Amino acid sequence: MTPGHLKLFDTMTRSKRPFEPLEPGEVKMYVCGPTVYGDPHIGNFKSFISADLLRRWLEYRGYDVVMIMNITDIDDKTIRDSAKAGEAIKEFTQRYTRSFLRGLDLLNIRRATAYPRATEYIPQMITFIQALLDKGVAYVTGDGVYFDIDKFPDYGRLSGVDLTQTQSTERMAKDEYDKESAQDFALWKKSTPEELARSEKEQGLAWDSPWGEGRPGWHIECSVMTRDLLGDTLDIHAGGEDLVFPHHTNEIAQSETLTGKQFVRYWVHIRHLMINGKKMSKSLGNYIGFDEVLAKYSSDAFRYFYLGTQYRRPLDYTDDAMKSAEGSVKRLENTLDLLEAACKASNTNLDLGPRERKLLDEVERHRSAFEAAMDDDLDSHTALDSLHAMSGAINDYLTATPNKGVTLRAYNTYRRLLDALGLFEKRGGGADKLTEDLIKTLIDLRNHFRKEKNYKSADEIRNRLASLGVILADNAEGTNWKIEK
RNA sequence: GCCGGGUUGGCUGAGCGGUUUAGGCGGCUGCCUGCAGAGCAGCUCUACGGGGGUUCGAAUCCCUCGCCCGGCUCCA
Repeated sequence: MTPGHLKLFDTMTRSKRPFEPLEPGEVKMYVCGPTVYGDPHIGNFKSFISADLLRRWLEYRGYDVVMIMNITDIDDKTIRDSAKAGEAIKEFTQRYTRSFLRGLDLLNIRRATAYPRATEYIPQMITFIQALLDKGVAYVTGDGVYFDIDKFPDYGRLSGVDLTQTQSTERMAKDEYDKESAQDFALWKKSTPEELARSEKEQGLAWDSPWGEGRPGWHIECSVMTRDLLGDTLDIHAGGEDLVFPHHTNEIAQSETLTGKQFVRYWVHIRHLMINGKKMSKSLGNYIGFDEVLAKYSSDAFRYFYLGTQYRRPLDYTDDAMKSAEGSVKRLENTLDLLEAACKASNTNLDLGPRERKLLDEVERHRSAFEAAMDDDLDSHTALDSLHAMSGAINDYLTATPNKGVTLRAYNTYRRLLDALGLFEKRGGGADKLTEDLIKTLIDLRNHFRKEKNYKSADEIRNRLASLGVILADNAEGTNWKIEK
């Protein structure tokens, strides 16, 4: 593993840049996580899977990655919807946090190092905001504390939006907040009378501060939590494309004003998912939850679907696309089945002949192409091409009696690349010794029936095992089995 | 209105001036198999949103029009 070849597209410079962390060999990575006010949908998970892919690839490349993902559990929507549900905000957000974590596990998304929640960082936020006030870049009004963007000369550079040219939108015109400039953003919001009334009965809604009871603005949590957990400068900050402006733009203004240091070295933004050619939105009623998808397709197919397109390119969720992904991923998994079976089987091919050399050459060649693709701003689509090519070469090799040692080499490489993509982590198997022996006994019995041409009994054994999730497959060398998940 | 991304065969999705116009899925045929599954071999599928232009030659460059997606203050 030679770190240093990876190139990432950085939103700030709008270009692919060679990735180099501040500390050699270590990556400090922060990903904007969910606001827990409802069950996450498959669009949210595109960001999380892409971030997971980046993290896995950095680890493949030998970096030690610390990854933090925030959970926003206090904001307008959590307040509004918990009230609507007639539930205490804390219970409400905890419920949806669990739902989010469940989704991560179902989709083989590796857990981040930590998931800090906004409500656990209120004292640090207050300190942070006070420091900004002391620097004279923020001001207090009747309804909150605001950051004065005129005090940050570089404001808006990330998004490329020239704010002096921006047309005032209807939303901005209707802005009810008490700000000096429409574009200033809230650091702290004073509680409304309704919120105060509610907070007498439950916690997690309002906190004391030098500016009165209230709650944090949206952007401050990320600036505070990144600093606390990762330091002043992050190597990578990732999130959905919608966060470029205003969220990340405002984070930069806050953090860099406070620390005087570069906040983030590489900004990674992930393109949103579409559905049937349309944007996914609540108003169109076309939001889909991951449970709905997993009821029809495997989690590997779902992951493959996301991997089938580079993370900055548009991706459209359709039934056809999912079916196609299911077929493609099955093909890759079949190769894994064949490899595992070949590694278990006993055979007498001990040669390193032309077939073996050819296989090893091809495996190397495709591995190298895979790595080059992933190094090129995580081009998972091209990487999958190499994986399919490798799969074909392996299948071809396994049509004749393989050399077990050579097979093992191919397996190790193939498996490592699959791990980098997060595919087929939850494999069947995992049977205990007794179960394994019982299955083998039944296979022997069945093969005995087959030899006697008693196919009725042989098929009954196969069918009944299949109904238990144990799949048998005959080949020239014998019978392979696996347990389906 | 402004800024950015996209528009490719039955589906998915590369190509970014000219060798076979990828790969995968699907479909078909053959091999293998008692059958099934998987695999292998072969075939099918000749497309580039519309209209102009540049060029010996364009999906690929330029112009123009259309459509889709995102951002323009709280949506991953």
